[in-house]
Amino acid sequence: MTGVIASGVRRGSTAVAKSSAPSRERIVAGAADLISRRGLNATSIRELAKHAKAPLGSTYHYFPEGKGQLATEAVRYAGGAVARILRRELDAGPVAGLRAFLSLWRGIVIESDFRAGCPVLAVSVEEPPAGEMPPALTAAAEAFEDWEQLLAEALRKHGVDGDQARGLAALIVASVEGAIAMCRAKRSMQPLDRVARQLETLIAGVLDG
Amino acid sequence: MTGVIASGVRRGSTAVAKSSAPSRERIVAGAADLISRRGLNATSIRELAKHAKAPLGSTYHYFPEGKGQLATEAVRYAGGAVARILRRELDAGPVAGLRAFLSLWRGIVIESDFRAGCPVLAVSVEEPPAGEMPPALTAAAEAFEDWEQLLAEALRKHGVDGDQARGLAALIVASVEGAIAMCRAKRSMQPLDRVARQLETLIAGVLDG
DNA sequence: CACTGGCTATAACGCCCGTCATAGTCTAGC
DNA sequence: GCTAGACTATGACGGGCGTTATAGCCAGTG
Repeated sequence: MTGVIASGVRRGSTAVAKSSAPSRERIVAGAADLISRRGLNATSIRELAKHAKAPLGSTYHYFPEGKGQLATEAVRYAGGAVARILRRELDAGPVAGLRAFLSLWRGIVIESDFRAGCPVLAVSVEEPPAGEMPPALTAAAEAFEDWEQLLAEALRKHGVDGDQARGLAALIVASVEGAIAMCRAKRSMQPLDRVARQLETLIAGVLDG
Repeated sequence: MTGVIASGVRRGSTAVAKSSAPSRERIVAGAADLISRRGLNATSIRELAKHAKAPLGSTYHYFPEGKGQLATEAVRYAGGAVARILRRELDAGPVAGLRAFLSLWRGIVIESDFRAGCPVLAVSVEEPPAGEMPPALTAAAEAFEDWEQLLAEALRKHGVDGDQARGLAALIVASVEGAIAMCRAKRSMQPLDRVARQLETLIAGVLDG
C-alpha cells in the first residue's frame, strides 16, 4: 500500500479541471506520499514520476512550472484530504474528530512501517530561498490553518470559549505533528499514543468543565 | 547570527576528545544549524564546509565515515545542548524548565527569521534506507528521549504521577516540535505562542491540582 | 483520409552531489 | 634543521539533479 492519503484518489477534482487525466491525480497523490517520506528537496521529479508509473515527460506536461507546482498541489491535495476527513468526523463532536485525526496518522505511520509521516510537515521544515515564500510553503501554512479552524469551530460549537478553542486546536495539530515525527525516529508508536491519551483527557475535561 | 545552538561552541568536549580541533566543533555546530534549516538530505557536505569556513577536505579528515557521521554528531551536539539547558532550568521547577525550553526555540525561530527550526526534527522526517536504522536517526530518537525524561523527572519530583509525567513530557516535546514547524510555514509565532499558553496552564493545573 | 492536439519517449544541457586520491603546507618535537 | 603527522588544497570519479527540446505515437474529429 502506498499511503492512506494517496489511496484516496477519487473523482471530484480540486478546482476547475473539468475533465480527465487519471494519471495527473496519481502523480499528485504519489508526490504527497513520497514527499511525506523523503522530504521535499530530497525527492526528485524522476522518483516522483517512477512512483506514479508515469513518464518523466508527463510530469512536465501536467505541471509545466516544474517541481514547485507539483509540490504545491501535493500539499494542497493532502491538506484537503485530511480536512475532508476531519470535517466529516467532527460532526460527531470534538472528541470523535480528534480520534479520527489521530487514527488517520496512526494508520499512515504504521502501514508505512514508520517510513511515512505528514507531507505538510515535511514541506514546512525546509528552508525557503532567501526572502521568498514558495507556493508549497504557503500551501502548507494553509493546510495547518484549515485543520486548526475546523477543530476550533467544533470546540466552540460545544461550548468552549473562542480563545481557548483556538489554543486547543493549535495544541492538537502541533502535538500530533510532532508526535508523528518522534514516532518515526523512535520506530515506536509510544509518542503518538501518549499524546493521544493526554489530548483526549484534556479535551474531555474542557468539554464538561 | 548563525543560530542559538550553534553559538554555544565552547570548551568542554562531548566525550573522550582530549585535545584540539576548534574547527571540528565549528563544523559540527554549523552542521546542526544548517540541517535545522534545510533538512539532512538537502544539505551537502560542500555547503557544510563552506558554512563552517572549513575546507571540504577537512570534513573528511575529521569525519572519515562521511556525511552520516557528521550528521550523527550534529544531532547529538544539538540534542546535548538542549538537554543541558533543560537540565539546568528544570532545577527551578517544571514550569521554569518549560519556559526555558519554549524560549530557546522561540529565539532560534525568530533570530533566523523563520528559517531555522529543530535539527532533531529535521533528521526525524527523512526516510531511512530500506530496513536500516541510520545512526543519525538513532541519535534523534535518543535526543527526544532525553528531553522527555528530563521533563518527566522534574514533573515527578513535583508530585505528578509517573505515567502522567511521561505523558505530559511527551506532549510537551511533541507539541513544541510541531509548533516550531508550523511557525516556519506560517511565518508567525502564533502557533508556538498558543501552544506555550496551553502547556503552561495545563502544567500549572496539574501541579497544584 | 488527413490532421490536430494530448500524451509519451528519448536525449541532452549544465550543474552539483558524495567520495576518494594525491600532493602540498604548516607546526612540534627532537 | 629535519622529520612526522596533522591539516589543507585541488581535482577528479561516476552519477543524479531540474529542466528543456525534439520527435513520435495515437486517439478523435472533419
